[in-house]
Amino acid sequence: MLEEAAAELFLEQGYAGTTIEQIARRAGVSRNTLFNYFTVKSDLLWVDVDAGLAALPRALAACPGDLPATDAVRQALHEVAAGFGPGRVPWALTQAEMMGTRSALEASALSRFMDQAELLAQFLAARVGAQDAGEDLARRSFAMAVLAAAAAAFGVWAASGVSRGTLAPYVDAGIAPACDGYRAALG
Amino acid sequence: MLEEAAAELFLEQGYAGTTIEQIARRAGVSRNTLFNYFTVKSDLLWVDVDAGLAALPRALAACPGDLPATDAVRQALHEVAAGFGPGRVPWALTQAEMMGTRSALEASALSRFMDQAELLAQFLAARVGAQDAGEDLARRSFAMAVLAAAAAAFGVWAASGVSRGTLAPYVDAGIAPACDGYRAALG
DNA sequence: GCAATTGTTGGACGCGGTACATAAATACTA
DNA sequence: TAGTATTTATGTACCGCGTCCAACAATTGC
Repeated sequence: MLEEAAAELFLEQGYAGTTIEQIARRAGVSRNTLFNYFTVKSDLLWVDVDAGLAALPRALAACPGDLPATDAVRQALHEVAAGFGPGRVPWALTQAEMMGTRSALEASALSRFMDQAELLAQFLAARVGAQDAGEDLARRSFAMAVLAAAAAAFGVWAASGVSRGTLAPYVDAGIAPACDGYRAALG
Repeated sequence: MLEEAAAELFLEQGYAGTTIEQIARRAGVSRNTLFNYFTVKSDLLWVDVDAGLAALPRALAACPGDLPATDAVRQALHEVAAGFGPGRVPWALTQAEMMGTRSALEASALSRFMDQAELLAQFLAARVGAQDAGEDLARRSFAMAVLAAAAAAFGVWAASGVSRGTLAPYVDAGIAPACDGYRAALG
């Protein structure tokens, strides 16, 4: 209910023009109760995305061990992207201009990005054993690069309007060159 | 003076524990005057980095036109990285744990990242003429991937302690695989 | 039935950020 | 030099987010 109330109000009044108290009132609860479920206002924008992102650890763990690390990541991200069907497009991203959520999204996105990057880096560290400094740089660079490419693909997909199909092909096309490029460095 | 006062207070009390009024008082000005020079508190953390990042447009424009677009970006980022010598390490990043600036940095970093990504994407669009949707995805993916890799290298470099040398080799090693990987897609 | 735990609410507070009006300082002009 | 215009600094008030704490309701478990 809180999420629905927030989506409605953000569409009516914009993100900055909507106060937390208004959302709580429309949802029929108290302001403090809202803070019990969403510690910050911007969390309301991320429920859908966060739910989809939660699939990453399992997707990584399910990857066959004989695959090169970069291709395992590629496959895992493909699986995560498959969770975002054409009927499940986060409204906070597609309606970003309508709601004026861009700055709020930018302010809250990087912490999520870094969480996923940390997951990837640990996954890579477990697969690519070498622990010297150069390997660490390669792992972190690849982790962040491939996630950034996936995020870019996400953005292009979200901006494609109603004609967009599934997310997975976008993400795969966006990250494939990165996986290819870093394969040698992480071999 | 404002920057110095902020750096001192952040080290003494942490970022969250320091109010804007305290910074202004130590600098000998009013709270409103501080807001005249730094529109948000986190801008105080970014003066050094922003100054270094300002070199990117010029570095891109100065790249020889016969270079592949990916290598032009690589060269431009190398030049930007060269602006961060071992004597010019942004205190907000190296002392991040000491000051507790991590969440604040994460909240304010992405807008800067997207600004640079937009610069890169426009640069690529000018060099790689094709305007179909696939090309757009490739350009945006590469722009964000290479910047993310550079940011990762920046982080590894900043975390290397006093033994770190210059930033440029870190960045170059971090982004080289990305440039190689996307070269064909942006040929 | 009661106790303990959990969820909900109200009230108060601090701080960041904005808006606006005013005063000081500087620059330009005669 | 005097006076005017234009920044720049300051004071005041305000709003909203986020936190803390204490009181209250509801649920679970015995």
